[in-house]
Amino acid sequence: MIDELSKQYNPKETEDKWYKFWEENDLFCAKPNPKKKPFCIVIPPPNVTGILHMGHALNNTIQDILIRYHRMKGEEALWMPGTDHAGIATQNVVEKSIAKEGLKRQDLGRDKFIERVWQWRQQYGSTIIHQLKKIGASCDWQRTRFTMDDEYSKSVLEVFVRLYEAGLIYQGNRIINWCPRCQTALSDEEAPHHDLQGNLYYLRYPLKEQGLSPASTYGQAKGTVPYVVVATTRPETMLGDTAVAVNPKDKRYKHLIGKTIVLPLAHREIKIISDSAVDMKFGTGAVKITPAHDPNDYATGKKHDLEFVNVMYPDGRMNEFAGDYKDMDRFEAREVILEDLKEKGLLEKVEPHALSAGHCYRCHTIIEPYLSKQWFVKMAPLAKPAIEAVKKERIKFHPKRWTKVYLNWMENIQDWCISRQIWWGHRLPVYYCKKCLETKAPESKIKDRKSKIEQGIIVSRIKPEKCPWCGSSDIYQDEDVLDTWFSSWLWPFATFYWPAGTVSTEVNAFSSKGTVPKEDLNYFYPTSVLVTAPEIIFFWVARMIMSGLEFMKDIPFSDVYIHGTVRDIEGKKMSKSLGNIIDPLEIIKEYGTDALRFSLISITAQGQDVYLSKERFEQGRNFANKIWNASRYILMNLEPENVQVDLCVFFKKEDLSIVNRWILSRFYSVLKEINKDLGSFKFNEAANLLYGFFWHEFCDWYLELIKSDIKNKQNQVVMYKVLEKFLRTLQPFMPFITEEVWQKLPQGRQVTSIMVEPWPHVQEQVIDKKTESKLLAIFEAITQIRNMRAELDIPLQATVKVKIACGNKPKREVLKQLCVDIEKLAKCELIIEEDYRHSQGEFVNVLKDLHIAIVLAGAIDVDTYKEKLKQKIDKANQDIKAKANLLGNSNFVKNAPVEIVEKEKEKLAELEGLLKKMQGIRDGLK
RNA sequence: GGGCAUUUAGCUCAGUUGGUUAGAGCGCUACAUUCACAUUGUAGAGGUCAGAGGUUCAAGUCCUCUAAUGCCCACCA
Repeated sequence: MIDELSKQYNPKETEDKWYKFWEENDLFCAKPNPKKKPFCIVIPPPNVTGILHMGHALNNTIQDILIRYHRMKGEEALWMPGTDHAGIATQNVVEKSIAKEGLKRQDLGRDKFIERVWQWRQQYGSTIIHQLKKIGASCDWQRTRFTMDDEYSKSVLEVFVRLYEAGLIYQGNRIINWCPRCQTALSDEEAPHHDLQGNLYYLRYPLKEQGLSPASTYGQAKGTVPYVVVATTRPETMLGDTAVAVNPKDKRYKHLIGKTIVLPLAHREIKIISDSAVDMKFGTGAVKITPAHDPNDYATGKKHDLEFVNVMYPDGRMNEFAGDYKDMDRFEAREVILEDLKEKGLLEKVEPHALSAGHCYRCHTIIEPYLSKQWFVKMAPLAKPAIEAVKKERIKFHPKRWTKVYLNWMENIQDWCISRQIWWGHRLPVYYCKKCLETKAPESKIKDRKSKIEQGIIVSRIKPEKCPWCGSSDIYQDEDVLDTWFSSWLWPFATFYWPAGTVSTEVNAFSSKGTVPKEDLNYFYPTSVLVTAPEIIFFWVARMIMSGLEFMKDIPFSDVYIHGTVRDIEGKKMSKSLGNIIDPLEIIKEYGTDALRFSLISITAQGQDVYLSKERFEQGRNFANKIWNASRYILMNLEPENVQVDLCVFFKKEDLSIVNRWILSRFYSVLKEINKDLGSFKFNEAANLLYGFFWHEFCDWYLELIKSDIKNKQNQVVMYKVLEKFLRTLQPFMPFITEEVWQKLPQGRQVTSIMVEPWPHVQEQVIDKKTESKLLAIFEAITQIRNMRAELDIPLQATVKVKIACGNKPKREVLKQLCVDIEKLAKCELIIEEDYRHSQGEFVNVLKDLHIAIVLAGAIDVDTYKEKLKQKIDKANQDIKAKANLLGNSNFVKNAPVEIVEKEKEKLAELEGLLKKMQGIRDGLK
């Protein structure tokens, strides 16, 4: 059976097989177990429209490593999976798909359109889930949640109602970020600013009053019609101007305050007002005020009780208040308005001006600050405890620097616009009474939210039959839906069906087998670690902390691990539009899932961005192949009866050969480090330790050393034990190959899967640093001999006679013990002596306290040899000089710790010995 | 305007609290193919740790400044 193993590891044959096996045996399932410590991660729910990219691959590999590690450590490890309905993104996708049939969503109507979205979700919505399975994610899939599930939606509505009743949700007419393409409001986070190269246009606004002295600084010829020059980057908004503001301290304009301007093109009269917020140094010091199209101007407008003139339709075209420019797109209108102003001599000048503007995070259209009626969450009260939780380190960010980013944002938090003018999402649980709205006086609101009634507005978990105010049954629901993030921020507890204590199985066919959800929530909340990318700290992480503290009265997780962004080899973010995507599924096809996972992890330093090229994945593939072949070799030579031998019982420590003592000590030393690294989120360091240990120590040295005596019982036991434990330690990183090999081991007992085996325990008593350093010295000697052979051009096949002289008795004993191994590895015949006496025809090198001499059959080239020796002697002299200087420095001797001084003294002595030996060799040469 | 990160071998990056001779992968050079593995092995070359100053017995590591690159935040008309 063993000989059938192919020479190369073939991931295709193993991955699907084992994944299916794990799932069929419910190995990913977790349920409350009072005897075990819970460990829970909630997945950052990918968009239901999502397609797996490298960012997902990295994010989910990290989570899987954590989950698999903690599962093996004996904790009840739950990885809660699910997807996000991704309101705007999904709606856009479905709109595109119906556009192929020549349809707009309005043609279908709301209900039909929503039906189409559900159909789409049915058909394509699990793509990302299948892809997560391909990368080996060990999520408890039976629990898979979706933010639009009925039960989840109940949580969302519950939260809305509670916040409204607490006075933390309000409706307001404010300037918000409006995407004219998606035709919806966006939160500030959804409208990131990007730099633009635009212009600053200087417009002349004529004064109504004649005979005033002009603001002469601005190129105005005396005696002409006086005007004020304003500077703007968005001239099309001038049609909505309702004032011009100047700073009260500005001498240039003092006399004009209160005067009237005739707004060009719009032919309206507006006032010049004074406001200390105006920056005298910017532009002309006079600023046009457009309260309906700019957040600053809005504030000014409120303050001065100005008119609000909205000049645009929701789609970004100019509306009826734009007069002649009606129906023009906002950017087209800009050009035409500039032309018209120029014609009238009212465009003074144009200056290039760098600015930044918000862009829709879904379609990248430049957003329009737009006055409209929206729903908001008052954030400051929610932020307060969330700030405390992080300041008091109940929640820790890794790497730490993100704490500052989080706190900075939280301390300056703005109210959150949560209503969206789209169809796909949770519809606001807000109902209006037609009659009340028609009859109510503008200020007739009841302020006491506890009564849950406000005339005309009913916020309710279920649709009310009658208006509680007037009894009318003419009630309709708000058309808007909630921001997608208004459901995601509940993820750590809404996935456990908060606040419901039970779940109706008909609602969710995937509800977890035989567990009562309320227990789940109690058991798994707060969750343990949240793993995510920096770009959603504000969108999601911060908000989850707020909602957790508000509704669960507890933090949602104790650690937040922020990993880097995946970039291409040139440092650009990987994105479809740039065409620089490396598709993880392609990598899996070509190199295997374990290779993908291992390579990704090993090159991702904590919190640093990841620069990827396809070749990077060869490392992982090669490692998998190395593991495969080493395992194959061990399996070919292993006698099954040795597998069950217990190391501690059959071999006392002093019975173990030095080589076996060494490899066991090395394994546990490495394991100790790995535990430390995994505990502090240093996944790359753990991965690289495993790589280095297995390849260079276990394969290159250990297996080579025991090769000639591989049937020895002790060697058999040790080599098997180390392999078996190594596989377990590697399992979280490379779950497939470790399972495949582990299942082939002749374990002589009933086994299920490596993934539910215990994590190896560090055997402190086996760690033996002295043995480790002894072996290291032997390896150096072997390398030295090989090096000398190469210098002498001695073919690898030829056996040479080598003399090693060592004055140190214990070391000489080790050399004698390992004589046979050294002879084999260095291909030599070894003579071990106490003192070195030079004979003619010997090529000698000094390595610490060793003389290593190759006895040559023929003559050696004395001159070349001398030259080499001279170089080494010079180097030694230099080093000695440096050390002597250091030790001669009384400050060093006085101030440095004793150990360091002692060490330096030893080194000096060592160097001096080395020099003496080399000089001896030189002097022995003719 | 504010903040963060990065700068170490030809390339991509590690380097914990300051303390031997600064590491890895890839690439490069030479040699090796009846050997578990050429997706391999052996040996080797390659570094003024961005620059300047400072603290210290001692700096890649701490402090200050400078430069370059990238990212984030901000109500820059």
